[in-house]
Amino acid sequence: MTAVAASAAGAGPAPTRVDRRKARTRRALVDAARRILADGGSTDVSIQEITDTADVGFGTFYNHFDTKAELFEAAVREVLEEYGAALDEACADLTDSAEIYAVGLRMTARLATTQPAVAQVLVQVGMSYAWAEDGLAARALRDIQRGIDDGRFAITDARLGLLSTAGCVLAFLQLSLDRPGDLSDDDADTLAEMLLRMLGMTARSAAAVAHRALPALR
Amino acid sequence: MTAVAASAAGAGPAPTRVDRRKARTRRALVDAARRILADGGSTDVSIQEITDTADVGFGTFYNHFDTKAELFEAAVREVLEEYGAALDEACADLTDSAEIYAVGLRMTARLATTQPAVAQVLVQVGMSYAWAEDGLAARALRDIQRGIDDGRFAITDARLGLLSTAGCVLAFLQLSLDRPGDLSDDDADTLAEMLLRMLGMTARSAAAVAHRALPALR
DNA sequence: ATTATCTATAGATCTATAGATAATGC
DNA sequence: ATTATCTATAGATCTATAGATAATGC
Repeated sequence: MTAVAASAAGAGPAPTRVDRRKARTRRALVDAARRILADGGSTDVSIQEITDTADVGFGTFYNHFDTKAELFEAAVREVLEEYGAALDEACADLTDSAEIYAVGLRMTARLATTQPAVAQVLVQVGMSYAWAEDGLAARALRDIQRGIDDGRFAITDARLGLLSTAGCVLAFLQLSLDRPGDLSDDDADTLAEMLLRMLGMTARSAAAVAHRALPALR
Repeated sequence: MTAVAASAAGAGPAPTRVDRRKARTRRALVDAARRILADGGSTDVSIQEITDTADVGFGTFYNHFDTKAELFEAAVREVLEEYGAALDEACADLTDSAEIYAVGLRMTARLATTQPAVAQVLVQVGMSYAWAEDGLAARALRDIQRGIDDGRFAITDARLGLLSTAGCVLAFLQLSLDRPGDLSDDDADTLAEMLLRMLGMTARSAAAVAHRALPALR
């Protein structure tokens, strides 16, 4: 850990015990924020409640963050980056662009049951991160564009494909969280099939691609 | 107006001048809420700010509503009911179930430019109203179910069709509001075409239905 | 000696209500 | 006389900071 922190900071001095203590406190705060997000998803809690959850003194908050929004942004970024990396890993062996798109979609639609904490975060941030240059949206846009280039998808405007994909997944997740049991894994696959048709695949191809075996998600 | 209020209340006594004054004050509060929603969409303003906008005394608020949420709910309900009625009117002469669905979609996707205040409200409430028994969602569900019954749509689960429709429209509206000029009327029609394919229409039929002339919106 | 953490609190909201004022009913 | 509206304020937050305490460096 010492080496990691040092290399991350460039060629700075070796992290001291104080540095490590500070890092632990920051971690406690970010983890508290993640737990709060995972619970109700509400970002509308007092700083007092955050520091209580993190089990640190109230004033300590201001040693690490200026505002609540700053803390929650860091927590959201962590969660999404972790999930994005897991997804990339799961899709590493796939070559069919349509399948890569479909697998990402089907796994994300399953998050309400497989990783509710991640699902809560996605629903909480909604479309606001959909147009950032990094993150899940960039991944989806890349997959859609590749599908177009490969001739698997017939649409001409990848933006509309991304917009629709994001909207459908978020709607699916929100309903899954609000009404547990209403939507099944099969429904997630059916949604993927529908979206593949929307992107211009034939009904036959869409049905075939959307029901292949899913790789494991770390 | 006297007759309307009296009949709405059933067979109560005729509304007096006091009643009318009270109604005017309530109207000022609801209109202020609508204006606030239309502006930034933020529901996070103080009651003081609301009463200032309505130009009524602060305490007056509590004569009409117990909480801020109650006022905003009333305002949202009004806006959505007005738009739903206008949509029904515009579609009154249509008979093709696929076209009725497409027209509702295309008009709603255009709201960011035609009626930004309504668009703001839709984006603000998001999917939370999507499963209420009344409102726009019920309308869309009805249109989708009719399309299935008529053999125009090939999907079997209307719920998934509704969910996807709502998600795509909200995503389209949110991006339209966030980045004015990025999405055009043609993009709205293309989205409709994509969704018709998603619901199981052939590419040819979808393209035909999604680009017919739009009726006027009151 | 230095720096992070913790405790206590001042100052800035914001909500809800009590009491005064104004408008209408009779 | 009655009822809605308005003004003023008590009480409950919540944020940001100052000063005290604890941990680590040297």
